[in-house]
Amino acid sequence: MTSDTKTDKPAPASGRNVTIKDLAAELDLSITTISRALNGYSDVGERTRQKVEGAAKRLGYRPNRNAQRLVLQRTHNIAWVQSDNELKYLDPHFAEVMAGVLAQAREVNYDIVLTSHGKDREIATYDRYVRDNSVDGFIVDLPREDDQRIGFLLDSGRPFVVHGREPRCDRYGWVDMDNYGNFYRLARLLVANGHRRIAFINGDEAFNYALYRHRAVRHAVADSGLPEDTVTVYNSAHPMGDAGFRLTREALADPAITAIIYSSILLLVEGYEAWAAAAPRHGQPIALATMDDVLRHIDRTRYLPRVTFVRSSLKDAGLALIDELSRQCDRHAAPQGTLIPSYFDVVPGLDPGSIDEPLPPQRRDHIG
Amino acid sequence: MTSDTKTDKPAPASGRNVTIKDLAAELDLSITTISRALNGYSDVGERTRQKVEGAAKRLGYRPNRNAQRLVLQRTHNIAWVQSDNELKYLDPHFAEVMAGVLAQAREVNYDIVLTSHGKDREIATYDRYVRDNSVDGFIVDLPREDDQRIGFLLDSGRPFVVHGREPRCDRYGWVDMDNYGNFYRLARLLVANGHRRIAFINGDEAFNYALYRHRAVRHAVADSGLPEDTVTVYNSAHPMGDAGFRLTREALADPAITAIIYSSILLLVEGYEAWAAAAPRHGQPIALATMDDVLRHIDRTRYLPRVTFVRSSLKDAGLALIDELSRQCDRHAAPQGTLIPSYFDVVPGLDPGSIDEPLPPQRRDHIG
DNA sequence: ATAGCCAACTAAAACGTTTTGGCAAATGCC
DNA sequence: GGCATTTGCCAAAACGTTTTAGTTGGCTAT
Repeated sequence: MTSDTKTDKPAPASGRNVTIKDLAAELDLSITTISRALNGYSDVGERTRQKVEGAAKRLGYRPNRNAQRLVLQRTHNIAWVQSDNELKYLDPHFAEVMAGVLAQAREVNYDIVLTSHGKDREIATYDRYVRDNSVDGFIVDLPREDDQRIGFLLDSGRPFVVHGREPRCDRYGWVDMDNYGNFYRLARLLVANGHRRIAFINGDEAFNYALYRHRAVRHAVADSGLPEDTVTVYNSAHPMGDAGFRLTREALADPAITAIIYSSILLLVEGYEAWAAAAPRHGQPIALATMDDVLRHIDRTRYLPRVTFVRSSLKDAGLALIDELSRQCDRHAAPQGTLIPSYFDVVPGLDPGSIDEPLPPQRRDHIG
Repeated sequence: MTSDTKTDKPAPASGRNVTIKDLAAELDLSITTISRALNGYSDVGERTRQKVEGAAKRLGYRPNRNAQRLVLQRTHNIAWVQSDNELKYLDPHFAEVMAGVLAQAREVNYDIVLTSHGKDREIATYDRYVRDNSVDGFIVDLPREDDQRIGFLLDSGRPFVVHGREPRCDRYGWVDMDNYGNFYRLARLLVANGHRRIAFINGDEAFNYALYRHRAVRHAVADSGLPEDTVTVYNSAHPMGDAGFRLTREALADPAITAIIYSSILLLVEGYEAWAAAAPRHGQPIALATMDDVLRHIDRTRYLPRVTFVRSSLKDAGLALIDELSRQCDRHAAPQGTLIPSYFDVVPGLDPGSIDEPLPPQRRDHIG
């Protein structure tokens, strides 16, 4: 018995944390053995392993993460760099992705380092993380065409995952919904059901998700042999506020409009009242269709019988983002793209037609 | 000249990052000198310092943060642990605090580690961070009476800051608005202006901010010698959804009600329509008063002439949270409480009375 | 007996910094 | 010129792990 006093208190929170060296002293073993015992190596005796594990639990030992990070060259941290647009934090779409990211990060034992960068410091912020070894990988969201961040990260060779896509998407891991396919199908659906003047209330087309949705809708009318002005596109830079209401009113000011496609259920919710107040066209009420990101505070069933939905969970996208990063970092797998599935709920009055069929061949491998 | 080839490319992003040892080799100096040169010690020659800084910039040197963390016992990380209530992420109040926290963290060179914990793993989550040395301090928000987290962190001896207060608040750093004072004043204001039936649409009283607001309103009526039922309290667990509208309707169902106090401008916004449709009582329109947290997506001016506001910025609270942590961690200052200032905008029709004066003596040092 | 093998352990190096306690040369002072 | 001080640099230890390359001692097979 080398230990003079026995205390069974679970680590009395004194100044210093207990280290592997303390365990070694306590048990009269080398630190090598302690380390190997705790890391499940086969060359430590069963009795010894038990003792080590017992002591570790009893003294409340936790490996010093910074020492581990230094020697293993792995931090188990993931950086999520935000532009300093503070409106973004109150966008429910962002919150939903965050819920997924945080939940899954916890599951696979990663910590999320959330950062905002100042004006013109975007690449500098990534560069710092790459060079000071403080994270294993990156989450990039809301990509644009020819996105600087992606170019930089590709060059850096570090693991990263993009929520969305752009032209280089075969060279990195991504998670995305089928923006193009979903909106192509929605537009064709309306056209196939006789709508000849359609309003599309889209998001901010500076971002690819909205850009690709726009293209999809245009292509759908073109492929149906209809003129370009079959669809009028409106943009809302931010889904909060009154954009949904305002743009719906604006769209309805065109007396020929018979259908509206919304890029987000938030826009639909805001526009719904303006819609309810609107006069039917050609004796029919105006048809509504929207993307539904499965935001947990919106009760979709309220709109179910009146609105055609295409649904794809943003929280699932958040989960998948972390899974992809974990694949790259933990399992050293090659980057891989993941498409989050989408489901259509076509309103009873409409003929669903070819909604669940593949896109026409010429539109098959379009990004978005 | 020991270096064989000269390359001026800014760190070609090869596999390995450049270390202090590389600089030492490049300049034929010891790593001690490199370190001291970069850290501004006075015992390195001016010419040498220039050369070191030049080489560091040229080769794109960034100190390995994990090595620094190990030796300095400081991580420059702050943990912000979230309960796994995912509704929280889309609460604009949370987003606003987050904007402040992230902005100021960037300013004082800290990274925010955002975590969510699983069921019943709350203290375990804090415990892990305390014991594995991965953060310097903690942000705790939405405290309750006798909050477990605060007890644990007090015992741990680690720096932390609480957004809000509870009874032990003289023993830790906190940032808070004057919940009690603000709502005491609002209630007295209404009472002083003749209102005898008041509805108070409060937040979730499981949390202290709402609990203290409730107490303040009760005390205000009691101090005015009015009966308890002068005020009826309604609670909304979450400010999103339709609680504001629903509870306003419920409150207005009482024909004697002449004033409504809202705990958040979000509730007011939702209730505003119900209010606008309501019949005046005693010939007067129903008086409205609300807390305004300066949420960046709400246009307060729209309600300005009709509603009495007490305004206090949640983003400023976020900034102050980080400042307090920085004081404790960087400057080793004793924990300190910070009260974010509040401002009243009393509606023209109301006599402001004693709104800007101190609370009555018996209410002076009430927490909250 | 001895070579070979296996089980169970360990010393030392490594990860990339900071810091302590020097040391040699140059300078100042009388 | 001789001593003290200052200037400018450095070797080595430390932070707490993991991993490499062993070393023991006991057992087996011959």
